[in-house]
Amino acid sequence: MDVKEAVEISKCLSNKTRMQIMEWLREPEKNFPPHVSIDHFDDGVCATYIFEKSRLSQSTISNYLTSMEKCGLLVMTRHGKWSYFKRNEAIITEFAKYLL
Amino acid sequence: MDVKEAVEISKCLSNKTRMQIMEWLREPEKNFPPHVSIDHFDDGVCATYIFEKSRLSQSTISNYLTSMEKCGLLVMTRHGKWSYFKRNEAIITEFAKYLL
DNA sequence: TACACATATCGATAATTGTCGATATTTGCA
DNA sequence: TGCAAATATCGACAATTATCGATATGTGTA
Repeated sequence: MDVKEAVEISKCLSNKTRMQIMEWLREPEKNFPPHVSIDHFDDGVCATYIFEKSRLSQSTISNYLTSMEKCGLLVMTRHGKWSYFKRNEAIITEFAKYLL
Repeated sequence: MDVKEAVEISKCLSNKTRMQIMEWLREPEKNFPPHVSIDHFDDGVCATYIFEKSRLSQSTISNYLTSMEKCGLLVMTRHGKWSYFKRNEAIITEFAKYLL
């Protein structure tokens, strides 16, 4: 990981809601209801649930999730009309090591 | 560590120069000359050296260092008219764990 | 005490980010 | 095929951050 990458990740984390999303996604079962169409959390959580929990607007959360995926913090998987997001543990570990 | 604290730390890290300062201070002997008045790096590096290496203005670096100390990333020690800054490894570790 | 050097603070302005509502796009289903 | 739900994008404006030069404050020394 280089400085630029680490700075982009830090930018994503430098906002309360985005930081909380990272926390929420650490334990999806505890923070979100089971999804209508899928009975597991293997691909994370549906964007709508994150949007509802956040209490911010849909467009804001869509932007957040996109930027978090762009910097590598999240992985997105599409299932039909739903987008699922989960933590990218590999890059989180890499980032943590980079700081030490 | 709580969300608020982690977000403040992230804000400090979300800037290239500040991120580099964290790197530079990981190995002071490799990145800075020995200081005129002290022959060790036990308390870190003199603010002037950081300012010179950064190529930003003195006021900007002074602000950076102050905010980095305020959020806990750096520890400042005064020796006469000089301020020395070093990494606060404890909080960095705590932050890294918080993310995982 | 007065000067010189190190650092901090102030005030300004440019640049970036936060956040929204409106609208566009994608996709499944009646 | 056409509507409805999920998500993405756009354009706008407010809020925050970046960064500077000027100046103030603190501190050691001639």
